[in-house]
Amino acid sequence: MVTSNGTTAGTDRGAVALGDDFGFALGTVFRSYAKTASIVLDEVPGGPRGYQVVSAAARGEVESQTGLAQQLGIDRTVMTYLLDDLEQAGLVTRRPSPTDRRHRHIVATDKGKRLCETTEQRLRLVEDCVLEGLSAEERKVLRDLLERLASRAVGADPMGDACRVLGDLAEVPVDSPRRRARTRH
Amino acid sequence: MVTSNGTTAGTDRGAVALGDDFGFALGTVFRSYAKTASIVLDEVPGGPRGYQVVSAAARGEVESQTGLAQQLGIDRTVMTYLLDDLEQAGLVTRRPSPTDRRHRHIVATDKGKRLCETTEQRLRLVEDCVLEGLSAEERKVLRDLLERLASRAVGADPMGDACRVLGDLAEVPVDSPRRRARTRH
DNA sequence: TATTGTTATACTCTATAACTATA
DNA sequence: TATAGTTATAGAGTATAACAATA
Repeated sequence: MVTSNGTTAGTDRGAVALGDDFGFALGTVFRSYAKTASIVLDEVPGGPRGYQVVSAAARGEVESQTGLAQQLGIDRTVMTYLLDDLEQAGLVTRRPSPTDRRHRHIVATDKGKRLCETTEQRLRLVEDCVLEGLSAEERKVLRDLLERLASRAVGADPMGDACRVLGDLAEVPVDSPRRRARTRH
Repeated sequence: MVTSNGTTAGTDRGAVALGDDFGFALGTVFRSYAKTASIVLDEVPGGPRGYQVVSAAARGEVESQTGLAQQLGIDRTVMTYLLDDLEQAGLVTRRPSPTDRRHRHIVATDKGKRLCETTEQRLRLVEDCVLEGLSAEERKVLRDLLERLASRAVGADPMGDACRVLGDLAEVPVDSPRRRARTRH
């Protein structure tokens, strides 16, 4: 990639030299992975989340739509659209729970299970591509650290964290600027 | 957080047990950080990207809007809206380049520089919160690994990676399902 | 003609709330 | 009354293309 000033991005004084910005590094790596993975996941109805739903269904652990939505961190109304597409594609089926007819069990079809297997393999290739600059040992360490953080994040109450941070934040107040609403459109 | 089946998420067989899904862990950590950071960044016009623009301007490295947009990975049309808001908030100013009047230099005002400093401090608290489960040494390792990957991602050509992966992907083809367009709305 | 920045349009995604059916 | 799922609406965000100014 050659930038407007003719230098190669990445060697160009650190590419805007975002210093030790942890958030920027995390976001960049995430977008890098997401963009490459989209090559694989665009084939799945609903994209990344569609795959996660089918994957969970293939493990046979889905007792209700809302429960799955919470665990995947998406809205229950979005889950409805997602399942409509996945069901129409023949990847999962909705079955009313025999004990509580308000709930729907989500089960993966054979086609859905096959899709999961191949997608899993293909995602491993994507992962290898994104982690290419790291040694085998470093990849293992990174995976381990991320998974530990992720499991904490799932279990944590986001609002609890928010409040805790807000407490510390009182020590570092902003001047005044409020977020401006977008006026144009 | 208590799930529908009464167990605590995170200890619940791994919360849908997404196995060794690197992408899911990465996405979860990223969303966790983004959500907590929004407490700080909602105060900045344009949110996270607005902050990144002001931050780059405060370092005095911005020769043109398009160049900055490319380095931050956003669209040049979005940059226009972003700068409109930031300029109206008095955080940056646009100055025509003396050598090429098509370009606009972006420079941070004193107010913009102050905002950057305080925001930087507050983001460090957010980072501490998200990385709470890790030791000091582990945090250092994680930061290092992510920054190495990020610098590669910035320098890499996304389409080049895409093609390389697609080559490997030919060995693991999908059955048939194509992405379905959303029919309802 | 190519490029920087701006503007206008349409499209996608998301959040919110109202509705039904079951409990 | 409370909950699971669905549907409808409006809003925010994004991508695309067309445009004016400059090189």
